[in-house]
Order: sequence, then C-alpha cells, then structure tokens
Amino acid sequence: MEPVVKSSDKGKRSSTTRAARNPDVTKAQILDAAEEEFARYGLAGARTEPIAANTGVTKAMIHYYFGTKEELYQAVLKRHSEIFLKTLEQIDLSDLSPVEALKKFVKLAVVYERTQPYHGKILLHEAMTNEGKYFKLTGWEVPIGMGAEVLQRGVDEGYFRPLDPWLTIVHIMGVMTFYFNATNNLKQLPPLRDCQSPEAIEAFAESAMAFVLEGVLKRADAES
Amino acid sequence: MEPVVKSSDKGKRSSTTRAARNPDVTKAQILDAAEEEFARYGLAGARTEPIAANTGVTKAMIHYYFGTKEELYQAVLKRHSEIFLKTLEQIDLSDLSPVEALKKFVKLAVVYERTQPYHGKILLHEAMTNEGKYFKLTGWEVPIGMGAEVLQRGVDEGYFRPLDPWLTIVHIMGVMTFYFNATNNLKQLPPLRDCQSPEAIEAFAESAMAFVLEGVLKRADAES
DNA sequence: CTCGATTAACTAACTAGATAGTTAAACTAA
DNA sequence: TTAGTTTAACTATCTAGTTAGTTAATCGAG
Repeated sequence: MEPVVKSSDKGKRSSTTRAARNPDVTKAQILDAAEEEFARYGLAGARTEPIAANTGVTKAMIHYYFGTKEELYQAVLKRHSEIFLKTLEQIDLSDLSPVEALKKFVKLAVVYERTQPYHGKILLHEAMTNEGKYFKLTGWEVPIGMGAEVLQRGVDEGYFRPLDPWLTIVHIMGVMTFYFNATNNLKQLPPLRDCQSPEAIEAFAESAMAFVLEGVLKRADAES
Repeated sequence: MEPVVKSSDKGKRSSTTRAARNPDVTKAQILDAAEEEFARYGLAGARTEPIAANTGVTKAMIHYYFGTKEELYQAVLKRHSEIFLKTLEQIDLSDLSPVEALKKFVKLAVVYERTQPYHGKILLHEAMTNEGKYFKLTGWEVPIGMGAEVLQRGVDEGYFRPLDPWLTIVHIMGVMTFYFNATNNLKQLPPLRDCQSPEAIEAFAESAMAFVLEGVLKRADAES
C-alpha cells in the first residue's frame, strides 16, 4: 500500500523504486513488468531477465513466486481478467437504448485501450503465437457477449439494420483495436504521423464512433 | 518453378520435398518456411532451427544465403512486398465509381488474407514487437494510400458522408484483418466455433462488406 | 522491552540446455 | 578440375530454471 523508499543509496536499477521486503508489492511489480514484456513479445519471445531487471529484483524471485515463465504468463492473464471482469460487472447496458448502449460500449473500448494498453496486445499474441490456448483466461468472452447482445437488441427493436451480431461485434472489435495495435506502423504514414497524441486518439475515437454507428444503423428511419 | 523430386529414398524430413542443388528453389523454400515462422512468432520469438527443418536443409544454409536471422526477416519482408506491389500495380480503382472501387478493395482484402495468410500477421508483429522498424519494407503504404484515395473521391463526389479518409481506411483495415488475426481466439466463442471454414469466411466477407459500405455511405441519397 | 530463534524475502552464482552463427570438409553439376 | 552448394560438427552466447546461502522482519520467552 505505502511505496516506502527504504534503502538509502544502494542504487537499485529499477525505475519503479523498490519497496523492500513487501511480497505483495514485489509480486505486483513482477506482474506489471511481465505484462509489459509479454504484451510486446508474446509468451515465446518474452525474456525473464528484463522482467526481473525492470522490477529491480533477481530472476529467482520470478520462479519463487510464480514458477515457470508460462505460469507467470498465466498469472498475468488471470490477474488482468479479474480486474477486467470486476469493471465489466459495474456496467449495465440493458437499461440504455441500443444506440446509447453501443455508444457507451465504443467509448469504453477506447478508454480501456488507453488505460490498459497491454491487455489487447497480449490477446493478439495469444491468438497468433499460442493458438488461443489461454484465451479463456482473458475474460474477453464477456464484453464480446455484451456487445453482441446490444446489437441483437438493436436489430430486434428496429434501430439497427438486419445483421449478424457476432460477426458485427467482431468488426467493431477490429475497428477499436487495430489503430492501437498497429500504431507503430501507422505513425510512419505521413497523414498519421501524429497518431499517438491524445488529440489524434480523440479524433480516432470520434471517427470510429461514427463509422461503427453508421455501420449498424437502419437506413430508412421508421420510428416503429 | 518445377517441384522436382530428385532424391530417390534418402528420406529428408521436409514435407515440401527438396529439390537437390537448386539454389533458387532452396532460397525460396527457406523464405517460405521463414515466413511461416516469423508470422507466428515474430522476429524475436522465431527460431532458425525449425525454419531449416521445415525446408529440409541445415541451419547453415540460412546463413549462407541470408546472413543473420534479422537479415532473413528483412528478406522475407522484401520478397513479399515485391510480389505485393506487382499485384497492386495491376489494380486500377480510378476507373470505377467510388462505391464499386471500395467494394473491389474490400473483396481483394479478403482474397489477400486467404491466399497470403502470413503477410498481415508479420505486419502486426512488426508493429507490436519491432516498433515498426521495417514497416517501410512491407509495401503496405500503397494499398492504404489507394484506399484513402477512393474514400476521398467518394466524399468529393458526394457518395460518401464527410469522413477522414485516413482514419476511415484504418477502420476498414481493422475490420478486414482482425477476424483473421484473432481467429484462434474467436473460434473459442461458441457462435464463432466454425469461423475458419470457407463458408464462415464467405459469411464474414459479406458481413464485413455491408458493414464497411454502410459505414461510409451518405444517408440522404442525393443523386448528383 | 529485548534478545535470540524462526521464518519469509531475497540474492549471487551457478547449471543445463537451447540457439544463433561458424568452419572445414564433402559432395555434385558443369 | 573447379566453383558453387550443402552438411556435420562445432563454438559462443543466451536463457530458463536451480541452489545454497544472506538479509531482514517477526515472534516468543524471559
């Protein structure tokens, strides 16, 4: 809880100053560093040494607390899904109209990408390098299901055009994640040079929102 | 060009039967195997040993023809971009109406994902693990530019709603690639269990086409 | 309260195995 | 023969995981 700076001047190499002998903090810091490493390199490409170094701890601590690299990876997924699901529980889309619910869904997706930049990347690595072996640990079934439900409701209530809710939620997920996952490529296209700035992300969010809404809304607006 | 089966019964472990002492074939086969390995694991996660084994050749051949692993990776990107750009040259979207051009663009994207399943994945790994260091080698600027141009033209000619062509082409790329890149996750969602079958991909293509078109078309259709 | 014993957190140095890259010799087509 | 192709066997380095021992917090008896 308290980020105690104990050691006077021993000069550990960590940027996040180590709290001495606080196992919960240490475990959390290892998971933080691991999350970043796994998000970038995936399970196979990740190295345990930089995880330890970024935590300011020896590699042995990883094995002491988490076992093998693969078990550490699972622990990262598990921790994240717990936070994720707890957040999702507090969101009720069913009391909103399908249009408002979809808007909220899209807005939350952007907020989530910004505050949890590693989760989506780990998920993609998981699909690409791991054949989705641990997908079930990520908790992503829940928001996808929520989105599909909103879409189905919108179709049923006549707001949205006839569409397949499951394919459409996948389209929407594609829109919401690609910008962030491919950012390092996109920024090399001159018109998107600035794509990582807050203003650019805001512009993306608005553009994506419009694109998604137009993509699902019914053309002829009959009021029912 | 010709898949010559030379050796009588020496029983190399490769599945793609080796043509003995044909450097061009050998090089191409190494590149094929490397492409698959890099698409799955990225530059950092890829191992040279399986690349050699899948080619039916020793690791030394990789270094003989391509130098380091990173140079091999660059060679994979370069070979692909050459084929890619040659294909793109033959496509002229400017003689089609914006709507027809966009339809063609989307259709080609699906065909491309199906025939070249590794290219898009390498591109994502490149963005995620390599900070887009070699993005310029991939040739992707070209189709993105073509798409943005079509969108701009559609706006100018009054077919499409006012939109940012660069952000919108990114949305479209997201729709077109996410399904394929995340396939191993998606197939674990019961309604998408079958998402890798040709029929499911056909259904995805239709759904994506509708989503993209609706996403850009103007609402009130004025004919001029 | 306090001092020695106990336990938990942690490290340095190591091992075994994997992996990128090298080398020298052998093989083969011309 | 010769030059380009290929391999077997190698080296150096990297990396996951282990081990034995150290340091710091905690606890309990006096």
